[in-house]
Amino acid sequence: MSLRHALLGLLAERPMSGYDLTKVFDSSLAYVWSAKHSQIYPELARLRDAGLIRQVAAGARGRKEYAITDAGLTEVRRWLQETSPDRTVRDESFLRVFFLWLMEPAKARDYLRGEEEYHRAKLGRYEEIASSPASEDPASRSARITLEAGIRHERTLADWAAWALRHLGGRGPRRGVPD
Amino acid sequence: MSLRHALLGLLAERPMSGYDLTKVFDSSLAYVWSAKHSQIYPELARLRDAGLIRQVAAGARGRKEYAITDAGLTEVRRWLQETSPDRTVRDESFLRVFFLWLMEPAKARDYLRGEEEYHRAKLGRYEEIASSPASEDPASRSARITLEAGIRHERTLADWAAWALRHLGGRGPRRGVPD
DNA sequence: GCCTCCATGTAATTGGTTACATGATTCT
DNA sequence: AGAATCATGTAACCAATTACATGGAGGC
Repeated sequence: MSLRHALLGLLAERPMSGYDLTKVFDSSLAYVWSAKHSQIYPELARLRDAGLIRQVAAGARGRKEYAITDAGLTEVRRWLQETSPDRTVRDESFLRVFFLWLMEPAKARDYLRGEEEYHRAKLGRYEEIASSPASEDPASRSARITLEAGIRHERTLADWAAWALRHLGGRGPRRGVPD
Repeated sequence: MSLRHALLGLLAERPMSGYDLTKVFDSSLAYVWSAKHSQIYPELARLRDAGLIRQVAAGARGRKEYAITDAGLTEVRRWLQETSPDRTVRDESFLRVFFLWLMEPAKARDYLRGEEEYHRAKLGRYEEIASSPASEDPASRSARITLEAGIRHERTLADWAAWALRHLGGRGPRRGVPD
């Protein structure tokens, strides 16, 4: 149940509303975790009932701001330090690579070209974020380390897709071209 | 609903039982997709009812072997060629990196050391598989391309974890050490 | 007045995990 | 005889998506 801890971790940085949290999952955290507002609101209510967060402000249009409590901080730290990450993988883009041989050769090449383009574009966006001025608070430093993983990941996969295209060859495998 | 297409793709290679498929998800496909037998058996029944696979043999202990039908092959090809991969990411190990600042510094370093070790070990296992003799049929070639992504991915993340440790510093950030 | 964004929630359904349940075959 | 592995299935529960539902505030 990582959504719970994702919410606690985000609220450890600063108080936010469900709406704010939804935007975080849609933007900066999208590379790492995803959640919709319909999952976030009920989970916030449960965290509040469990005493791990509490409402600290009310705004226009029924806006409710939540802050983490001491119990919540203890709980997110316990999770971080005493449990191991769930490594379950479900990556549809790789599943498709596994089945590349089922595609018409031209479609397979299209797919890999699309993958390279996708990862190259994402790499560009991440590099842009990395090159823009950032604060030096601990949370921002952690975010920068996570972003670095993203940058290296996208670069690796873009390069891999280019390699796979060469490996597949234009019309049948080519030889004498270095990896 | 990618499990459905994962099963069709695997059965496109050769007829298998639910038990066989469960083992594939536990071994060679584990890097790419995961599923338990309790999800696989009902899904096979649905695919059979939909005419996308059919039972081609019965063995000891109620074993049932399924093969893909023409309709099934058409469906998996349609999925591969006419739909785009779902890019939703949910990676708990990166979520924890995002919250690294919440950990005691020593625990944070432990975590990154663990990550490096984990990815280095996985890299070793993948490289071993890659260096062992493989067949040259189309499905094996696709599997090799997928494995190459895995190798590069693990190497990248192991190197990243090492970088992150240096970036964090032993006791406070060190300077003058190149990235 | 209308559009966009802000803001919260619930309901129905699907996808996935854990636990329950059973039994045959093979190896030692 | 006992253990490990083969083999299939269902039920209860949890996690996540899609769709439904409502309405206020601010800009133009």
